[in-house]
Amino acid sequence: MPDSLTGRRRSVLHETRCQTCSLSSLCLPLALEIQDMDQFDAIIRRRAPLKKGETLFRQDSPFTSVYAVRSGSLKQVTTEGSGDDQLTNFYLPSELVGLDGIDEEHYPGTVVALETTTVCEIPFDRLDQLSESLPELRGQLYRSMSKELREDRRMMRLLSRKTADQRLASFFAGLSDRFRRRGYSPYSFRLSMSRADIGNYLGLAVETVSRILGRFQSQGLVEVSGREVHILDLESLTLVAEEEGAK
Amino acid sequence: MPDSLTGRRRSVLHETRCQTCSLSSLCLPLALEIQDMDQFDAIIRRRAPLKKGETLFRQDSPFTSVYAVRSGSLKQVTTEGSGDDQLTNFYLPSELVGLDGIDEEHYPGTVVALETTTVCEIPFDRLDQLSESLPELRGQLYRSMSKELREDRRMMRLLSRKTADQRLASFFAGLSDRFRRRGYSPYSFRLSMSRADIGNYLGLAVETVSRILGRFQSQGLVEVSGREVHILDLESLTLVAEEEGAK
DNA sequence: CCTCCTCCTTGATCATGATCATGGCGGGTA
DNA sequence: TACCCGCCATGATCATGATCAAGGAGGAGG
Repeated sequence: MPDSLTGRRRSVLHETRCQTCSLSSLCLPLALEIQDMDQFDAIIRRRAPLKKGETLFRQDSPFTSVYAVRSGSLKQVTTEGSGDDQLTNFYLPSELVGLDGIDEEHYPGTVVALETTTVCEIPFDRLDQLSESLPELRGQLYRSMSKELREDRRMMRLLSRKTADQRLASFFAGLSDRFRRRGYSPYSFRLSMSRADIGNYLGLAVETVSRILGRFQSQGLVEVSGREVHILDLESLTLVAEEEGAK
Repeated sequence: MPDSLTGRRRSVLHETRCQTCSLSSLCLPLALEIQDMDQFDAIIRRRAPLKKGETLFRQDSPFTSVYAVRSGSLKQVTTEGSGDDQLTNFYLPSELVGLDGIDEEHYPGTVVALETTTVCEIPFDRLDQLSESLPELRGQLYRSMSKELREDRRMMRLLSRKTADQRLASFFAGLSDRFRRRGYSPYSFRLSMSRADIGNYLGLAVETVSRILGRFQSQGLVEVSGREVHILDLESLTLVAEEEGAK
């Protein structure tokens, strides 16, 4: 009976509100008062969950909304010329997707779910309007974009100055930290992305990712089995990530 | 007579307004009506010109303002750990400096003038307030940040997938385009940055920059003498910049 | 004018990580 | 169970660009 299923799912979707959302302390409405949050809540559109591999939006499709990740994870891929993809970002719960499409008619990349993923759609014209009357919301939006800018700069530094070892160590330390902030274990988690995705993101060949992960394991830094990751020595890992040209 | 000099300079500074600024079609107040531009103009603080090598602000100093470049050029440098700098951006007239400091107490990098440079200081709290009543201004601010995000992603792609040749070709083609948009010749210009700056920005050693520039010259793509650049074959240069793994 | 210093160029060697090639593992399906 | 296919691991070779080394050119200041 697909109808009842649909019915049930819809009601589930409708009952989710920013007020009851466990992410509200990280997400866009972060700084809003209860009554303001209602206004914000009203412009949000919940979407049916995306299954693994499904597309949230495609590169070059018209920009209309930004999205906040509720659960799951996504990757953003930009294709230029023919066949040469660049994975520019992974998105975890509470993060905003699509901010880089604001100034153009179109999204600059395709965003794909790495696992079952739910997002809140926020039509950008409504968001902009609302940001006029809600200074806190506006500030939060400026901050989100600014933060993404800073993270991009960190990524540039990683890509232009770090060795393969440092890149992978940074990547795992970074993931660990992001999980921690979201209330998950910073030491045990499951990767939602493939080795190929990681390599593409970090500017490394798959083989290199594999090899270095193997080495990290034999050095007792992590324990990796497929996509299950246990971080055994976060401190040393962080050290590897930061080490100055130090051989 | 320092007084008269100061007096004269100040009056020069005061007479520059957004309305009479040749950059107004590119700069932040782009979309504003005359009367709105007056409001915007009122919050701007003109600054005495920076001389080559002078610092606009330092990394970790408190974030207060963003800056619009009026003339000249600057570089942003981020230092992490000890001694390992990363040049994250060059700024040309009409571009906004400091947007990546909004969400933190401090600027994430030091910004230094590459030549004599004038900027307009825009206190961010005033800008935010004004963006409440001027939707056009707000939109322009969102767009500026979004654009910078997109450019960062392009840069990541460059750093993670392009060869040294492609990076330099991209860099020169990009500069050419930025000069064109600002009404300067896209074929003849003077670099305000050193080879070392270029290398640092592109993730290449100085020696590599030198060598490849030499090769481009012998291939008839450009003519370079010190910091004077003539682009002889922009089309081929663009081709080199884009070529797909094409050997 | 000479000197010093910074910036740039060019050559020789080396190392990191890409590429090519192969094989294994694991999970889904008939 | 057997097969298939995507994903991952590992070995061997190679190429790109870093690093080391040396020298030149131009500009500022004595």
